[in-house]
Amino acid sequence: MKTTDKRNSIMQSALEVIAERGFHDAPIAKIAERAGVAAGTIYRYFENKDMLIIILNRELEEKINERLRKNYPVEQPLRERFTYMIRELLRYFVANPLHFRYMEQYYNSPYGISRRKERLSDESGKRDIARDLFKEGIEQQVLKDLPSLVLAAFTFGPLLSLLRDHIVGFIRLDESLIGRIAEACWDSIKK
Amino acid sequence: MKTTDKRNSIMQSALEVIAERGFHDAPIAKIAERAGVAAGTIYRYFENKDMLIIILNRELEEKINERLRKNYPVEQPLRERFTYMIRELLRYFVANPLHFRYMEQYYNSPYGISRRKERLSDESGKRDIARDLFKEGIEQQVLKDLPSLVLAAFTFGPLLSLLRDHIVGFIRLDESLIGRIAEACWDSIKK
DNA sequence: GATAAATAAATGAACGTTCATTCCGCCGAG
DNA sequence: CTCGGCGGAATGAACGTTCATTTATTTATC
Repeated sequence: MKTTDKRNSIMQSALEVIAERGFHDAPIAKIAERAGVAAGTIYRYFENKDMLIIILNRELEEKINERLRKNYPVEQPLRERFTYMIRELLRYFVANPLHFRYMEQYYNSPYGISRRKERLSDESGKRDIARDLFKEGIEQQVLKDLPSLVLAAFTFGPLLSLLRDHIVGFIRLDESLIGRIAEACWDSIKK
Repeated sequence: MKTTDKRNSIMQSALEVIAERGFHDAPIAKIAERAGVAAGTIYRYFENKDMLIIILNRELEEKINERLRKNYPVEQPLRERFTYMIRELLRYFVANPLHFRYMEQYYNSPYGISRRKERLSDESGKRDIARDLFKEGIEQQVLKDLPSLVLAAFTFGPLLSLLRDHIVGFIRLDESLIGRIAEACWDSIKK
């Protein structure tokens, strides 16, 4: 097994154990066991448990960003780009429920609090699809005249609740429902 | 100090410590210290830490329900009752940020997962304001024809995000903004 | 055979909970 | 009125467990 495989195997195991059992009840020993590795080995690949957790989150965020940018309909009107983003996001997490549960935990933990602040004051050149959409929409007067943070809350807030409900089995996010949800999101922020 | 005072003092301390520092980093020792009692004393009032946490949550939920029912405009049209509920909820948590942070943590922890399921299959006579509103709205065809769980996600999902943003200081939920948010919520679920 | 990688036992810190001891307010006897 | 002692309440040191991390040792690779 190549060392990069072993590293991946550790990350995959951490993803599974933490997503399934929560940050509590995800001891290094358990992560090592599922990865088929001894506890000490993890420390050859990650500085410590915190770093493993943080890096894993970064990687998941990266995957999602890639997915959103792929086939992003740059040419379409705002409304289509917006609903496309929502539909893709929902599809991604429906296909990768563990990713959702991991990130949900991450952002509801001390790790996530700082990550959130970081993200808000992100003045790096890194484009953020959602941020651009809101800005454009406000300028064009097609969106409600609310702070973009508020628009973001109306866009993503419901999605979190819905994905949770889907993953525990209370609702089924099929293509039809996903479509209607995207429309409802748009309704809540359009002027 | 009467024993009921001591009990309250322990609960208040738990609320503060957990809301401010998270479930992690809220050891019994710290809760006891802030309550001005010894660690062992807590176990005279609560079976164990879990029970303290669960009972505290119940009490907070109770407070909120009271507040929502008080002055609830039963006679008004659906739309007014709906926006009233949202405004009151936001006002309550703006006035009691610790309550929000506590409950947020609670519902994002193993405690809350079961609580959520409990609530969903709650066939006790206990009326749930929101549930009734959605049911009525769907019957009257004034709300979108979506499962009430989805309507609930569109109603409460954004509020959670917004309250978080308010509490960390990213936005300021004043009366004007609260009003506009309630309207936007309505827009997202009305037909 | 030397170097790097992996192992699993050892370490020490943190935590919830217990329990032997202390504290304190009350009451009845003198 | 005073004093002794009784019982419930409170205490906090000690215990047992869990866990991340380190380390000494073994195993694999070139």
